[in-house]
Amino acid sequence: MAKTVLIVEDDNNIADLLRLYLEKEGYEVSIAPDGLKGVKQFRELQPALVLLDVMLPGMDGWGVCRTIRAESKTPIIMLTAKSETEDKVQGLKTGADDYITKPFEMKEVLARIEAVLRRSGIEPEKASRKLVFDKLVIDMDAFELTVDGKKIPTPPKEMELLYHLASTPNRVYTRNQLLDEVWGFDYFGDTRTVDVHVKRLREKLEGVSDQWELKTVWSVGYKFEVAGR
Amino acid sequence: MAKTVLIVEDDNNIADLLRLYLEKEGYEVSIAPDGLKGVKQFRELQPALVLLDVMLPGMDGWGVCRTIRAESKTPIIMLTAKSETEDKVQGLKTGADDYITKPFEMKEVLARIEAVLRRSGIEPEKASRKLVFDKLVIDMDAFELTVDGKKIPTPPKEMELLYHLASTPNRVYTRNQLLDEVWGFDYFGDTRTVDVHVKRLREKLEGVSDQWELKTVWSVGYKFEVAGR
DNA sequence: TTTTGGGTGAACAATTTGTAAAAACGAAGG
DNA sequence: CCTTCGTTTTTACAAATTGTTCACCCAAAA
Repeated sequence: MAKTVLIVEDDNNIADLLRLYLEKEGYEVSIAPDGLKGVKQFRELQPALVLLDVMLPGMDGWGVCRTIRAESKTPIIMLTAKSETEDKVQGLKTGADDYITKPFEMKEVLARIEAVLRRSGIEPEKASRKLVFDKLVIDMDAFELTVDGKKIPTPPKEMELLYHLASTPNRVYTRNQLLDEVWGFDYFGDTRTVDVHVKRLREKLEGVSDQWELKTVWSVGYKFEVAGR
Repeated sequence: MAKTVLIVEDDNNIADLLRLYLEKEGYEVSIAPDGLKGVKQFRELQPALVLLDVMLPGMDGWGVCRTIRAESKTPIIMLTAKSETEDKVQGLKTGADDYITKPFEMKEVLARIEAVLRRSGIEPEKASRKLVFDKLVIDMDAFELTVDGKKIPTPPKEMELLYHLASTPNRVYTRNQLLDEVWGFDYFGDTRTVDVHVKRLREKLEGVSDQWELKTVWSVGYKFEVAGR
């Protein structure tokens, strides 16, 4: 039984990105584009948690927060642009359980969601962040890559890239998709960056198994191809 | 005041294994190798709970169960080899509170013990806030850190941080998670605070054992890494 | 063969962490 | 209320690690 997360956010890019990640982690996700719709959806869905942008058309985040808080104890995490102490104070006064400053990393968002759910006594969705393929273990809880039984020291970006590709085997991602989803929506850089990371991953994974492969799809992007699935 | 668990079990291996685990959890443990001794010890000790093997020399498990039930409501968990419905029915008829099928995992046994105690209205022994690793004892009840047999005076924040990390070995925590979970979600401060505490802990734990280590995960956070788990 | 996209190594840039030292804080006692 | 002492937090800078770009060459499509 998946927990539902309600995202109240008017920026589509951010909302979609959040949805993508949360769904991958096993949450049910719903998006509301403004404050009023946020409150409405909140009442309908009774989500386990609300991710709430501060800057919103119509009713702003603080208003939504107060409204929700008036009728429920559902955990609320605010998304704010500034990291001003002022905001944090206001957030706590208005009843938010935590707040995250943009730009944020997915890692952080997931960690905070888990922490808040745990604090609220709700069991966090314990989607194990661990993928196992023949001779390959990608463990994002320990942040460890195990190849053929041996731990291979692997930098964070490579881990995240591999995890991302491998969590949807056989699906092709364009470089831009990967930059959005792994590097973050606010990243502006050369797409060749992806190539280099893929290359370094390939060095680590070379000739380990014939069950899977980091494959190039010419003129499209990359995929983690798994035999027989 | 530790709760006592009486184990009635003729197989020494199993009995000792159970004892080991239960003692680590803070229970007092007594072992009886056959049914008659089981009943005798039960009367003497008045344990909070009985773990009872079905296959026993002398009086079998059912007999012991009936005898105990005739004179007390003390919770009884049966250990049975088969998972036959027959056994289950018999068990419930004879008054057992739960039953566990061999081979069992310790985690499961502990969970059931707690569940049964809770159901019986008896407070389950609250998880002892004491962690033991090779040469390292983190005792949050006494608020003491013992390294290689020697007590090391350690300030509270360091104790809590270490305890938190060590209670989920190998799991990476981000600095923000640690601030949330150790310092409190309403803490206003710099993430580097964590670094400094980690550094001080490392000074205390330096070169003590190669079984564990306070490890940095670059760009992510810290973890308490334990070999071979 | 031409054109476009990808692989690769290495230089360079950026980020993150270790660390020492100073400042701030807080409880206990005067 | 002030002082003191141990603890915690902040700060600043050096060191380590990782991320990015670039140029050149090769491979794949057309």
